[in-house]
Amino acid sequence: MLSTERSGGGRGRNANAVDDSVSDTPRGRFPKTAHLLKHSDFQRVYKSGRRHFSGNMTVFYLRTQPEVAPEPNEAGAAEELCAQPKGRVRVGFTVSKALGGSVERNRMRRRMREAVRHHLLMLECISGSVDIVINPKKSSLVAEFPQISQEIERAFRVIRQNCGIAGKKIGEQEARSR
RNA sequence: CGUUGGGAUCGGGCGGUCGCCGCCCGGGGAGCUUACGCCGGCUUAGCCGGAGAGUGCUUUUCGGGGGGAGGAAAGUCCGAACUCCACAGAGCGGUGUGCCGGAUAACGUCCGGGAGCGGCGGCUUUAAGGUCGUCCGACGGAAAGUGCCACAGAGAAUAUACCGCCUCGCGAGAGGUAAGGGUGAAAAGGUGCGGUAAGAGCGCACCGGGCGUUCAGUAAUGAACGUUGCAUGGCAAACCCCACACGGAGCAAGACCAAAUAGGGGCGGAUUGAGGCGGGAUGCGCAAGCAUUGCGCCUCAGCGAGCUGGCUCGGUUCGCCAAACGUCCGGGUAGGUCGCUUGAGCGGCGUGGUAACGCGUCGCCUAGAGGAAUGAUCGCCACGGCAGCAAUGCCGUACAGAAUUCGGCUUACAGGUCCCAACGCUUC
RNA sequence: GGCGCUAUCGUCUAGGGGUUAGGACGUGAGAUUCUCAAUCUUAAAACCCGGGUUCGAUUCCCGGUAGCGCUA
Repeated sequence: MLSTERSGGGRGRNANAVDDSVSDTPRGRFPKTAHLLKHSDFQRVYKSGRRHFSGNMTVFYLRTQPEVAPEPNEAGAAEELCAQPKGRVRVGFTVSKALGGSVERNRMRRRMREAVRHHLLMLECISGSVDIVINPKKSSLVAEFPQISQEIERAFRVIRQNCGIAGKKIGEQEARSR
């Protein structure tokens, strides 16, 4: 676990440390195209995804291979279509009405989104695309922001580990077949 | 200055770092298309072909500018705008509103006025009551009708007589009463004096009511005068009556584009053209008529017996049906675009009106998302509480998040500011 | 987002202005039985909250709260 952390995220953490010394909050982008938007995507993640439990949230994630299923009929544009979803990570939030009024729900979702934005660079190296759904719990409203950020970081590390192991296994199998 | 009540208004501020969603400007990339322009060819008013975004559309990225939750955005309780559906008119039914006048696009909202069946406080009075101030309210109708008024109580609705009182009578009892007691939420005008066997509007005075006239007022209503001794309660947020209003659904309304899959329809497949006659459909037109489309019959000309299957089998002729396939059209799902923010808009000034509000003029543009942006974090200041002599430290800063848009109502709310009224204290 | 409905013992329900709020299942106690079950007797246990109308409200009216349903 420590070795994977050092090998995989060492550069990113160094960059974060540099950013911390210069400015307060780390850089990171979380535009609309990285959001999970459609109801069917949410249902697919809930139905066939894996789960990771944490103190203030539950994280569902599902690895998808979009270059296998629909795209290969267009041979000319296959390059860009493969290049585009290669590192595509989409994250969605589900905050149900049972967690409070709209002000509290908005605050939970915004803090979660901010924490996801800070750590989204960790998942850049994953081949293929991952859909993630985060369900906050009611305790995340009063929790401190560094704790939430830490939990998100741990969840992302697990996701990266699982998906990375899968990729490694595929690579080993290919090497053995060769 | 303080307390209480009412009203209006604001709803923490500044900065650092990193972000999110629209809009505008500029640069780059990708995709689509070819109207103008370019190139080439030809049978040259033009046609055909090619490359390609310089002008186009979509998308993405970078840089800059500017904007980005509320007084209640909430509850969805009323009223409208807007959209679709339905619709000859009227009635019944249903729902809602309810003093009077006005404002308004409309309202159950607002403004002004009236009355009190209300609460509180002051004054007056023996009391009933009157009067003043303030607050308040879903304040039409109870001799149009129906219904209900439990228990208690003698009696609870065109009333009754338990204990009483008085008269007659030895008594049993009979009669007259409704002052007093008692029950109740409510007992049939109130107080006082007279009167009486005892009593009673039985008579009188005052108060309260009913009716009528006059005056004031747009009206609700009020005042004055006259008259009437005055049994006839409460509940209509019970049914109901009267007056007035209301078609239904709601932006997930609705409009447009439209993948994949399945399915529907037309034509070709399944021979061509011209003319005439007959009648049909659609569109335009008041009509006459015109245009388009396709059907039947006849005539003439042309092609020439056709590579699928079926109509019991085989041959010939004629005809019908169906399939593969091709092409066109329509409905429509996922998805996308519009509706979507310039509006009964906001502010200033003037003016009419007691006011709500109206009119005129000048200025301004003020969120527009769509699994849903408007933020996260840090520091300083402000305010409040606690600890502390102090410095300072810690904690807290409400209610709450646009979803088509307005006008209201209701509900929630830390704290700050201003105004008005009453009362109390101090000073002049 | 819009529209509509409901709220009664622990659960399912009846009642519809009047003072003991009824029933069934469940719970507790007792009886019966050697014991349990079944049966019988008995007890406790509720009108979502706040205002208003009324003499009186679980019921009628208004406003909140909670739950449920329909709608692309």
